[in-house]
Amino acid sequence: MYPKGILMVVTRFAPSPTGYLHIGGLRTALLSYLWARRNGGTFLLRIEDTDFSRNDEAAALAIVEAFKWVGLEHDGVIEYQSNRLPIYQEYAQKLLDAGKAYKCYMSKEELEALREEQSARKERPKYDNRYRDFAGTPPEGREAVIRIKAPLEGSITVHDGVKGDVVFNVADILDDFIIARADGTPTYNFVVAVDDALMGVTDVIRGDDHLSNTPKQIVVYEALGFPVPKFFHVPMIHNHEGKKLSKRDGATDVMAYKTLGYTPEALLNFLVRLGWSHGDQEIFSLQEMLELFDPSDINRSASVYNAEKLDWLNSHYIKNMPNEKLCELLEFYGVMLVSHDKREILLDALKERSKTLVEMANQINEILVRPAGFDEAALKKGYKEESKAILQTFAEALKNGGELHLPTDYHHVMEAVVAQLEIGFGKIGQPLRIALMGKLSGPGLDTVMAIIGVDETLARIDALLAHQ
RNA sequence: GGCCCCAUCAUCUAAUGGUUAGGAUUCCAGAUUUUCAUUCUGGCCAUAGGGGUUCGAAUCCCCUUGGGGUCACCA
Repeated sequence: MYPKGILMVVTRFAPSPTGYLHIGGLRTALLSYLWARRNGGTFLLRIEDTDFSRNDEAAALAIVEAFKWVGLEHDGVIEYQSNRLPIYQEYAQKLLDAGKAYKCYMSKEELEALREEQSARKERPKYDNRYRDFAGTPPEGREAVIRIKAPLEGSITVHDGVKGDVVFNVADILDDFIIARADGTPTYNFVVAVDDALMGVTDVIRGDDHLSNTPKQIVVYEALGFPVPKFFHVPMIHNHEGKKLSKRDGATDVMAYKTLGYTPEALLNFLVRLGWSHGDQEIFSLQEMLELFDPSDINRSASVYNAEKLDWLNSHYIKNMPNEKLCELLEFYGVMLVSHDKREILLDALKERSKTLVEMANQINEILVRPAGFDEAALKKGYKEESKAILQTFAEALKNGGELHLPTDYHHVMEAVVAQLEIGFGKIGQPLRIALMGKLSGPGLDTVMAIIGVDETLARIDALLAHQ
């Protein structure tokens, strides 16, 4: 952590508008958020939409919606690069005036031809600087692009908080790259550097797929006389094939996790533990992350997305969630329990056995809704000829059992019947379970009965007795 | 292909140059449970390979191999 009051930390999340927030994006956003908040700093959100052909208004809304769901909050207004064109033009002009950038009249076709030539000679495709010191008359009817004068020799070192110092040989990677297209719109590496500088970003935390862009951005910073921020290039999240996570790997849209029944706490906990750890600790509340996270502790290697661990975390958070909160969340999955008088018993019983909220909602419905049929295999295994009489005896005992409320009340009735008939618990348990649930698995029978009550229990027993 | 990054159980990860290489998830087994799940206990499983440096290397250096990223008038 930086000493308080000495250094203001400003981080940012700068996605391009793809229509939804990607899980990998959420991770870098989370890390940026944590680092800013931990230092009492600022976390900005900027939409990188300089490519107008792909401009998508809804995209920013989708990102904000996802932020809201997981509980991340950005500071200030959302900046859209498409609204900042005059700023980029101004800075491009400054470079032009200072002789640090120049207009290039080479056509796309010429560029293409040059590249092919170079490739044929097994050389690195690279602009040949033909207009770098051009003083003649520009060719007729050609729109110029603006190129920045990149260093011709030497090296550029990225001081990265995760990877260490990464040295790039200028001759290997750079040329006078384009900062403004023929139509006047600026390009990515230029606007990123300009915006980060203008917005006062001090710590850039982003995916390491950007590491190789960084020297170019440093060229821009230096040409403009801006201070270079700290960089933290965090490793990618891979799928099981070891490749960058993509749509066909399943849920990459953050909001899909909500639909699937994951809690924001589990998702954030899962993401923060990918590439970062604090001793043996697995469970981190947002508060703990805020107290412990430091980007310089991030691992250097990529990590694989591990769905089982997410499930485990999710079940952990469901188990430990207050019923009231659970009740609220369950509404999204179509389960309304606010006025249910056995709500506490129901939720206590089910939160121990659900990996996701969707699973939990389904299990709740399995209890609340009378089974539409009986599982054939279950009938064969657990519903014998003798079972009918046992169920009838149990039904009678229930009717004469007086006031029954708690699971223990029902349990006593079961015990009494078992003792009276001198049978094992299983003899009554299996058929009763089939009657109540339609199958052989589920929560404790006493609990189920306590939730649905005597009348419904009797009705379900009758339904089974009437079956076939 | 050029450049860059990376390399501890299947997976996420821990280990001031000195530990029987630890924890977690998954998986397997046992216990608990009328069932299933939970829970508890136990178990299987790793320093990619080869050279150095050092009394001593998972840790530092080099090479090999493997994987990933990136090379646009996309971001």
